[in-house]
Amino acid sequence: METIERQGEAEGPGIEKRPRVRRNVTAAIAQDICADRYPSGSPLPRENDLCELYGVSRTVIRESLKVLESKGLVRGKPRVGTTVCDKDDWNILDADVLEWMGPYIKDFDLLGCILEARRTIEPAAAEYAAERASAQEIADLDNAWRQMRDSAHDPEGFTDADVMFHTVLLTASHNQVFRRLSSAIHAALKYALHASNIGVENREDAVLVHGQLVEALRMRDKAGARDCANRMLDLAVRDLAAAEKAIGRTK
Amino acid sequence: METIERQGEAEGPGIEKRPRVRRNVTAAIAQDICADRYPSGSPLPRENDLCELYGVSRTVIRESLKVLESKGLVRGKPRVGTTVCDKDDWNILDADVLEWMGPYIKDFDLLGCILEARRTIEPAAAEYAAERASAQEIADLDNAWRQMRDSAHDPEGFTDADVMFHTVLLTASHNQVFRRLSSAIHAALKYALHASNIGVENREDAVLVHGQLVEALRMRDKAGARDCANRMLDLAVRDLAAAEKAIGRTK
DNA sequence: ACGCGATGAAGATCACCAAACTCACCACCT
DNA sequence: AGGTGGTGAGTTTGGTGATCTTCATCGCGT
Repeated sequence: METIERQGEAEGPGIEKRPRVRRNVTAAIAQDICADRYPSGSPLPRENDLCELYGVSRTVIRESLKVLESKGLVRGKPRVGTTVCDKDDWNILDADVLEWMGPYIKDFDLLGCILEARRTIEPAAAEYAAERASAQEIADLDNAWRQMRDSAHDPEGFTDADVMFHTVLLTASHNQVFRRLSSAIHAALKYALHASNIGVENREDAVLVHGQLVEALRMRDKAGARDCANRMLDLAVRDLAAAEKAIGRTK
Repeated sequence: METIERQGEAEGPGIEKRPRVRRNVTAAIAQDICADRYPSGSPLPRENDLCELYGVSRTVIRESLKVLESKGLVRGKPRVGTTVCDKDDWNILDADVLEWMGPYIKDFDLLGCILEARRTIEPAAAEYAAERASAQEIADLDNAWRQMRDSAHDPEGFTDADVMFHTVLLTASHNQVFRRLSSAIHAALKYALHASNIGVENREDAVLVHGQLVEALRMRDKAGARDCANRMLDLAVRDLAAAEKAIGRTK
């Protein structure tokens, strides 16, 4: 139950460090909610109890609750308490929320939804990027692609580069709505692909298509860019299926 | 400058009401930021000064700043102060942020971006809805449509019904990512169409197409639903163009 | 059965303490 | 003598705890 790890927690004498506690507390409560320790729809403990549970003062608890409330995770009603909202109301496009969901992301069909959304959005974004990407953005894309290519045997680096690639792509679409979705894609890639270590050959396919997309953007080839994005997503579908099968096996 | 209106502000004697102050303060600061009173990239006043400016205690200011920070509007660094983030970092898919931007929404190309996003997303959402909408959702859609039809001469009610229609449509797509975008569409419709009172004949066109979409969903006709959504968006493009021309004229 | 007060929990304020970043000043080295 | 670097005071946010207010809820009394 004691989820928060305060580094200077030592009751004893010594240095009594007390650093940046609020961020941690907010994340701790959020993660406890995501882990269903506080089930959706039921009330959180009283603020005073939360103080003891997480070992911080009420002010910190309240600031944390305000943040969580602002992201739709909980709803505080005056004088009756704070209740966990239904998952449908969570602001799942918020980067922090996705971060907090972390490993639990697969417990709520999010990965499928995000992939579905990508299937509609990324081809369009690629098309827009083909006509609007700046030289700098294309260069960034190219760098990300090179990093993907060069870290074919480094899963960590590969995922990072992949995330970077898609983030830059959405940015290059010069559409603020699309750009904002990069956090969702970030989370999806991080916790889907990374969870199921996809094979090297899959990565080689991905590198190929990503490279073709960069080339299409350079040529300002809208149709080509859309096509590459679609093929990229075909691979992503395959990877997600593999990941789910892997998870099913381990479970 | 004094943007916040506290109903019980009276310095004098009397009742000294002090109700639900934080929500208002958060909104007030946010709106001041949106109005460029605190320009992007520059520091906010010190917390103690903000207390005086908005007439509340420091605790309230701090909770407000935490919320704003959690939505990417500002970034507070220890010992140096709170600075307004670049607009690119704002979480513009957050319902509160859109609400706070309110009328200023047009000052940052958001309306065009949102429409662009709708053009790619809503047809897909309609298609998914055609295969996944529940009977209840189709009924809700039908209700919203009836309300649109019956309030052809009531701009307020028409917009509300229109917003409701699109919200339910996205919900019926049963894709959580799409569903979350309804707040953006909500804001766009509210502040674009409402700002420029579109003519009755435009509304009649819209009612027609919306009705056809409901019918297509009832028939589980994916292609038809997609087609209707596209035609709906053609109308939306026309309306936004009209709105922008109207704004250009008044400006 | 109805209302009225006791209770308790959140909303808000205040007064502090702690920590860390800034800046200026001063000493020391070249 | 001038520049560099360390140190210390001051400022500003982070965090705590006590206190007051407001009001939803429950139980008691009429």
